[in-house]
Amino acid sequence: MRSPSKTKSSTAPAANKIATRQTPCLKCPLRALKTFREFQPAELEFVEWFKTGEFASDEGATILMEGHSSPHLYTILSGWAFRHKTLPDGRRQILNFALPGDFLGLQTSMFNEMQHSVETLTKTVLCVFPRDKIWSLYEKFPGLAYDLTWIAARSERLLDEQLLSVGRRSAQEKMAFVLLHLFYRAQAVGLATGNKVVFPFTQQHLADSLGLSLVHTNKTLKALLARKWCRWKDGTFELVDEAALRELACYEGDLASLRPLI
Amino acid sequence: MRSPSKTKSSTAPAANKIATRQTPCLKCPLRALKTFREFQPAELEFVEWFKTGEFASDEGATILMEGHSSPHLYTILSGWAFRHKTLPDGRRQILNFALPGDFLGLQTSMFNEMQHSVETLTKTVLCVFPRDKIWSLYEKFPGLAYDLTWIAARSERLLDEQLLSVGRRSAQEKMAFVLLHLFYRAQAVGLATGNKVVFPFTQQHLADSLGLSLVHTNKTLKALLARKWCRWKDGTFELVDEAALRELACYEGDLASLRPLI
DNA sequence: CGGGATATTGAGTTAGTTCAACACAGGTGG
DNA sequence: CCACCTGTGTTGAACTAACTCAATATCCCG
Repeated sequence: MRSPSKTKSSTAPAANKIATRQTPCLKCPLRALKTFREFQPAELEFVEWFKTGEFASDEGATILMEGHSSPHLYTILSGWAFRHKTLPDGRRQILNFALPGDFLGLQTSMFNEMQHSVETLTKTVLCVFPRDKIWSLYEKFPGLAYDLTWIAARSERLLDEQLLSVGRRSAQEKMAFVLLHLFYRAQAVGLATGNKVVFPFTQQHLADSLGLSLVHTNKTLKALLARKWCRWKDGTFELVDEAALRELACYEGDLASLRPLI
Repeated sequence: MRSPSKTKSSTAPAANKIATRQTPCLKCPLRALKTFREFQPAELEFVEWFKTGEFASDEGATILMEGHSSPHLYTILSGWAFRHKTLPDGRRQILNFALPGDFLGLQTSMFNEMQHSVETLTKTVLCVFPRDKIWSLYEKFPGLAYDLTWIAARSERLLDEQLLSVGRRSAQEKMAFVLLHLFYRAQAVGLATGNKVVFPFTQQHLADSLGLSLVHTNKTLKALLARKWCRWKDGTFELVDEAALRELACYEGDLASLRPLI
C-alpha cells in the first residue's frame, strides 16, 4: 500500500476574512473576458442580488470541508484553489484545480454535505452566494439555471479527462497533460503573459493530483523539463513547444469554450 | 508506457433498434422504487411529452460516440451501460457504469459534442428525449431543471470517488471498492436478490475502470475472492461480509440518496 | 469442429514506491 | 546577526506492485 502523502495544510482553517461588498457584478473584471458569455441586464441584476458579499482568504485556507455542509456557494473572483478528497489514512487525491470564474460548492446546495474539501493555493477572493436563494434562480431565471447545469456538466467533463489521465496515462504523459491543461485554463482567464503563467502549486500538489508519489513526481518533472518543451522556474511556467507537449500528453480537446459566469 | 487494452467492441455500432413507444412514464417501473423522488402530476405530464420514444439496443452496442454529437438524450429504462474515453493508441478508461434510472448524454445538450462514448453491457432499453426540447424544460419546470443540475452534480460526485480510487487506492482496495459500489447501486434500483446481483461485465471492463492491466486485475480479483468476503461466479456477485469489504475498500459514503428520475 | 471472447497462470521486466539524506530559502526568536 | 526550524526541492539506492509476454483452459456459438 502506498504511504499517505504527509501534507500539512500550512494555515489552520481560514484566516483573515473580510465580508465587505466590493466588486459590483456589473464591473466584474472577469465579465470582460471573452471566455464568458454576456448576461442580460435582468440576469446581471439578479446575480447582483444573489451575491451577498465577498470573502478574502489567505493561501492554504480550507474553504469547504469534506463531511461538512455550508450555507454558501462561491465563485472565485481571483486566486487559485483546489478540490480534494482524502482516505482515512491520509492519502490525498486532488480532484481538480479551481481558477477565477470557477464555481465552488454546488454539491452543498444539492446534497447538503460536501464529500470533498476545497483549499486555497493563493490569497483568494471569493464571491459569496447564499444557498437558500438558489431556488429563486431556478424559478425566475431559466437561463441562469441552464448555466448552472452547464457548469456542472463542464466539471464533469474536466473530471473525465482527469480520470483518463490518472488511470491510463504514463507519469510523463500525465505531467505534460496537467501542465498544459492548467496553462490553457489560466490563459483563458487572463492569467497568462505571453506564454508564461505563474503556477502557485508545489510538486506535492502535482503528485496528489496525478496519483504519483512526491519523489517520482519530482523525477518525472525533471525529465520532462530536460526536454526543453517548457520551463518552470521560480514559480513561473513557460510554454516553449506547445505542439510537442500536446503530442506527448495525447492532448485532444481544448476545453476552452464560451462559458457562463455566475 | 502501458500497452493499449485491446478490447474489441463485439458488436458494431448499435444493432436492432426499435423506436416504438411502450412504457408510459406514469407506469414507469422505476418510479415505484423508493430511490426516486415523486413527481408532481404536471411534471409527469411534461416528461411524458418530453419523451419521444424508446430505443432497444443489443449488448455491446455504442449508444453515443466520442467526438460526435447526438440529437438525443437518454435515460436507461433497463440494462447496464458504461461511459468511456480512449487515448489515440487505444488505451481505454471506463469513467463509470450506468444503471437503470441513469441519465446519458447531458454533455450532448450542453456542448454539442460528446467527449466520451457510451456502450451497453447488456440488452438495454433507453427512453429517448430530443435535446431541442430541453430548453422548454428549463422555462416551464424549474423543479425538473433543478433535478437536471442535481443529476449532473451526482455524476460529479461519483467521478470524484472514482478518481480517488484510481489515483490513491491500491489494487485490492480498488477492486473491493468498485464491487461494493456497483452492488449498492444495483441494489438501489432493485436489481439485487438478497445479497446477490448479476454483474454483466468482464474482467476487462473492471481493468479499464480501475486503471489496471487485465492480468493484474485477474490476480487481484482472485486474491480478493480468496478472502471469502464475497463471491463472483457464473456472472453472479454475492456479498458475504459487507463490513469487511467496506473496511478494506475504505468505503465511506453511501451515495444512495433520494434522487430524481427524468 | 473451429474461431473468438474470456479467464487463468507463470516468469521476467519495469515503472513507480519507499526510505533516507542533503540542499536551499524564508521566517522567527533570542 | 545568528541559530534554528519548517517547507520545499533533489538525488541515490533498494524494493515491490503492477506490467508485459506467453501459454493454456474454457466456453459459447455458428
